[in-house]
Amino acid sequence: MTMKKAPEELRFAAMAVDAVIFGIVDKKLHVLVQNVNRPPHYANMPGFPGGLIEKTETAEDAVERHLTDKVHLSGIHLEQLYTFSDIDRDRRNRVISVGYIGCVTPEVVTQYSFDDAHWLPVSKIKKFAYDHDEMYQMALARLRGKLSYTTIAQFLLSKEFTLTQLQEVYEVILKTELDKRNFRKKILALDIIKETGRMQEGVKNRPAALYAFKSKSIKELPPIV
Amino acid sequence: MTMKKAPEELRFAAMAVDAVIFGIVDKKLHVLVQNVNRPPHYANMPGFPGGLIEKTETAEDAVERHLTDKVHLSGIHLEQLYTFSDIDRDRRNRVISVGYIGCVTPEVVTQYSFDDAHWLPVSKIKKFAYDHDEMYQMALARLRGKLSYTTIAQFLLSKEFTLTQLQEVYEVILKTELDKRNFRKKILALDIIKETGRMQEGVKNRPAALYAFKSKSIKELPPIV
DNA sequence: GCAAAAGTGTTAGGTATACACCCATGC
DNA sequence: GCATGGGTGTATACCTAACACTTTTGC
Repeated sequence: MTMKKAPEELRFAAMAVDAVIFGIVDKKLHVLVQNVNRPPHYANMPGFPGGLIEKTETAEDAVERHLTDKVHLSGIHLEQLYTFSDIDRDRRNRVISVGYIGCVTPEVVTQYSFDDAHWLPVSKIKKFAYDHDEMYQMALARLRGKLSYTTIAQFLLSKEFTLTQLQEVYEVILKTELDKRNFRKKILALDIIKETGRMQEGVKNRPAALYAFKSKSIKELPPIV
Repeated sequence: MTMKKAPEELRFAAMAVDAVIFGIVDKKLHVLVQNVNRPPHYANMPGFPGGLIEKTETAEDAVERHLTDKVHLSGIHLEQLYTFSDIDRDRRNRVISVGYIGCVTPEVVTQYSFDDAHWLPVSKIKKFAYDHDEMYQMALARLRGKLSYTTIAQFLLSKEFTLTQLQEVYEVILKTELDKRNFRKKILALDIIKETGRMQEGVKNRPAALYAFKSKSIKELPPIV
């Protein structure tokens, strides 16, 4: 590879990051959006949080920094999605953006309140700013894929959860109904979750047993669904 | 998202692409490498072909251009792998690189001859320049994953191939032995390949029937292996 | 005729699916 | 006592995995 020292004229593009953050509440999938108001091209449309990468940080650093600064989210599960480099993806400037997927627990969605950012149920999605429509489609496809062969579901649930809640994560994202008995058999056979010994409280029906994932980190699995 | 017009100081990084190109010949997986000689950090080590992204092109455009110009490969299957943004990944400059995976047919590997580029059997890999060790590991993991649930194998075979050759693609990359009868049953049941009616020629044993993929484009499948 | 790879079915075990009722709790 | 969701087992169909011999060709 004959790489020259990058001359000034080649450092033309701004590098950015954007994050598609998913959360489930009330059996509905939501994404975190901010209002974008950059007329004439992008006037009052939702867009995903993000921002430029700085000289002293990696893309991962940048996405964490922007999420903390702009929408007050930190410590969430993030993974790289895809890099978007179409010339006109931001019609104002040439910006190449590294897209990320994030997942948060239901409490984060419920308790969240910050400025111009809000949780949009995916059923109400219309048109995003920039190329964020494409980014959303890729993020959702990736989330669906990963759900089936990894433990990514753990980041969409509280630390302790019922088996029904776990099942609902799959049903909501994959848009299918699953058989309760078969789902439990399969999940328990995988040996990835454990009973905590505690029970649900404050429900007006029979309280469910609470479970937790054995590992805090994402694992690969044989296909679940 | 409050994105400012990117000031000069934010356009610090050079954007590059690199490609990990795989090919199988003689039941061995190979990757295409070029010699990198950039002392003191990278002295006579193999590295993957690539180069900078220019103002007027996307990352996809750039990787195609560099492969054509530098190693005389064009029209091959390429897909985006991951974006590498570690501050010191190129110890000479800050360069963020979009990594790609590529696949070529056995003829390309066999007939190939160009300057300082050559096909390295993966069993002989030692140390790559830059962060290309990490890039290689991710590329191989991705190739293994995709092999099982897509038709990516088609890009590692000639247009017409025998069922044994197809099986060998799986065996070489997944490092497993597969049962011939079961493999054939499974592949044929997927309805992704068709008999061409032609037979192998010039072999000193019983000639095998030649098959071709029904579609030229990559498809998703239920898991094969 | 012999070396080399092609081609071809069956069986057994395991996995996935379909399915319905009783239980514990709050009100 | 009733409404709500929690929790549990079995039978069947399907799929997967294991396994060996005959065929065709070149030399």
